[in-house]
Amino acid sequence: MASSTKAVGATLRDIAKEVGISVSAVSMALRDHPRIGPETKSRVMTVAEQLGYVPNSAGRALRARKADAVALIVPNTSQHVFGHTYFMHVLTGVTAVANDNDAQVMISTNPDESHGMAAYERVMRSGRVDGAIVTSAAVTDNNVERLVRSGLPLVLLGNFPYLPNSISVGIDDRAAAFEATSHLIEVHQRRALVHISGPLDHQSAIDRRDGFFDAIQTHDVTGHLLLGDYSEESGARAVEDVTDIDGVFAANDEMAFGAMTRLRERELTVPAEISIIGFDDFGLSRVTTPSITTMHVPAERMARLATERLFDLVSGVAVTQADAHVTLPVNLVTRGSCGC
Amino acid sequence: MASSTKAVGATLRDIAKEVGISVSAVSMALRDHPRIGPETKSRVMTVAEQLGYVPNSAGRALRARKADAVALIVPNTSQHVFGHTYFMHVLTGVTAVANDNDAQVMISTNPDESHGMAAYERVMRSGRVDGAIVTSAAVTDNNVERLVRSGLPLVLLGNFPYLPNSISVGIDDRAAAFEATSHLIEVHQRRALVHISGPLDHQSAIDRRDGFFDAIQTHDVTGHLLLGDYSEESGARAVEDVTDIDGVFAANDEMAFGAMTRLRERELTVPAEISIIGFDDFGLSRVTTPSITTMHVPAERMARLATERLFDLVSGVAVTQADAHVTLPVNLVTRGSCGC
DNA sequence: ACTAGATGCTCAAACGTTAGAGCAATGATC
DNA sequence: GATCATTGCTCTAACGTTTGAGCATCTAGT
Repeated sequence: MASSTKAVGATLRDIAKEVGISVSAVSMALRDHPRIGPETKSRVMTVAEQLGYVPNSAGRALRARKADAVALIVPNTSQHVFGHTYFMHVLTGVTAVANDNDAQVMISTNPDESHGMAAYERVMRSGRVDGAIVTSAAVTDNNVERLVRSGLPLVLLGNFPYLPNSISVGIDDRAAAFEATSHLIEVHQRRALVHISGPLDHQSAIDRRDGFFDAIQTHDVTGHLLLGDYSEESGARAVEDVTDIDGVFAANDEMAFGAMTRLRERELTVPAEISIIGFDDFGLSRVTTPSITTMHVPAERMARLATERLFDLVSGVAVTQADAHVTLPVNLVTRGSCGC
Repeated sequence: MASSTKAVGATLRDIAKEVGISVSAVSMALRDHPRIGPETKSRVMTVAEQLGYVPNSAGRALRARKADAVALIVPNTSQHVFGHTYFMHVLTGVTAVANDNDAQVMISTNPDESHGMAAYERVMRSGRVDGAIVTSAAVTDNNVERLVRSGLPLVLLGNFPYLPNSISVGIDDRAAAFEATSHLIEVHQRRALVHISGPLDHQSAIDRRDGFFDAIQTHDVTGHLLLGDYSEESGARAVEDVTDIDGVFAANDEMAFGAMTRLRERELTVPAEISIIGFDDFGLSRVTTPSITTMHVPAERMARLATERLFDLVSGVAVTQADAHVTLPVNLVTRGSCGC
């Protein structure tokens, strides 16, 4: 005998029967409608409590055309691209704000590569959620554009300059990269730099690379590009054969760590001979030896803001062009790997 | 002008009107019912495609009494207790299996301390999800017991010996701790050990402590208990004033790292003078210097298994007493911190 | 030609909730 | 004592989907 404890509990009708009034009266009583007598209200409350009544959200959603839930969409591509930790910070922020708004959070990862964003659009159109947060996807991913155009409440996490009509929350990657690189040059007198980039079909990787070269040009030092993919392994590989450098700026901490490890295997000392700076500060950079100087990205705060904006959107608050794109400040966290 | 693109799309009725048949016929056509003509079916498909029809899940859930979604419940207490990384592994496993079952995943964190498990029970009873995975909660948290007793489909992640009627997926923490401790004694000849425990209102912390003392007794060496709370800081604090030891077994990697860092600040060398072993292997232990020998916990696989069992439960597959509690094997990953 | 069965659809009802219209009482006002 | 507002509830319909029963129409078998 496997089953069927009628797990789903009491309904309004059960309460109505018990109290001896109509279903609508019960509904109104529970919502504290002024036209229901105090006597009745308290009886309804009592019985509801006894029966362990919990409103059925399908019924409610159907009637109200509102799900009281938001989706956190994670393009599968970025699941590889971003480390686990980034996502945790995002999740923490999203759930916190969702809780404040009495809403649930759905995690929407891609079932398989071929479906692309279609799966997400289905989730959104199904009425299961009222809106969604999309974490940075590849610039080549035109599904994001489709989602934006669909007009469903949507907030993007990251920068999408090619989607001006979207709502987004991000940081100024280019300026941040400029600052990090300048730190190597100005504070540590480094003159022969390399940048280990992320995958260049991601906006963050593009911007960080551009910021690096901005700094190279501004300070008139030498700088070269090494291609990475945000993975530790790619950071290590990038510096495999590199010679005559005294500074590395990696587009994230994983690659900085990979590079640092490999350089030390090659008997090059960090930070004595080579200064290294990473990006993100999602956890890794603090625990390595030496610890990694990095550009701190306030991921949780970005997520909170994005989610707050999403709830604004859902409740119909107008968003002006001016505040469609929010940029949060970042700050350089100096640690051992640069020589500070 | 803020709003109202009638974001929620076409319904069965729209298709019915367009094709010129009844709503039920459309529904049947879309579900490929044999009693609907091929001609009609293809017309329905075409129009559905054109209109971008997506079934409304509230309507469906209401009718089918099934949400096609599962919840991942994270007691807020354990959000502090477990590092971010553990949760990521779990989430990866859960979403993968949920995707395979065409189900969505809801993240349910606790809105505030006072509500306790009531919030989760609400989520489950609301019909929003068909079942839930609960990650290890404190043994003192009787809300878990309530949830188990409620009879709703539920799989616990971790060990709950005091809830024999539950379904759970875990590891043998005690045996694993015994093995880790024995490694310090047998392989590295350590004779004066300490155990930095997790918070002892968590079953995993209790079992790991017990396994430690099992090994101490079996091998007849000295062993002392230092209380921690699974945080890096607590690991550091634990070994602040400790003297005359040559081995540390920490109940997780964060504490092992904290302890290692503090011991080295105290000019004690790891692993030359003191061997350290941690627990979990969720990421941290691999990247420190020295890297930390640890007991690898297959969190993602546990999560997958738990979720698969949950879907069994939801679909009414009977679970016998014999396979109610699954225990997965763990393995010691030897790294630098023990001297290997 | 008449019945039996297959085929292709329509109809009604149900899932649980809620908002608005409606309808009896009661109490107040002139 | 008729009028009117207030109070406290009931009734109806609707959200979108699905399913079993029902009802024509056509085909095949006698």
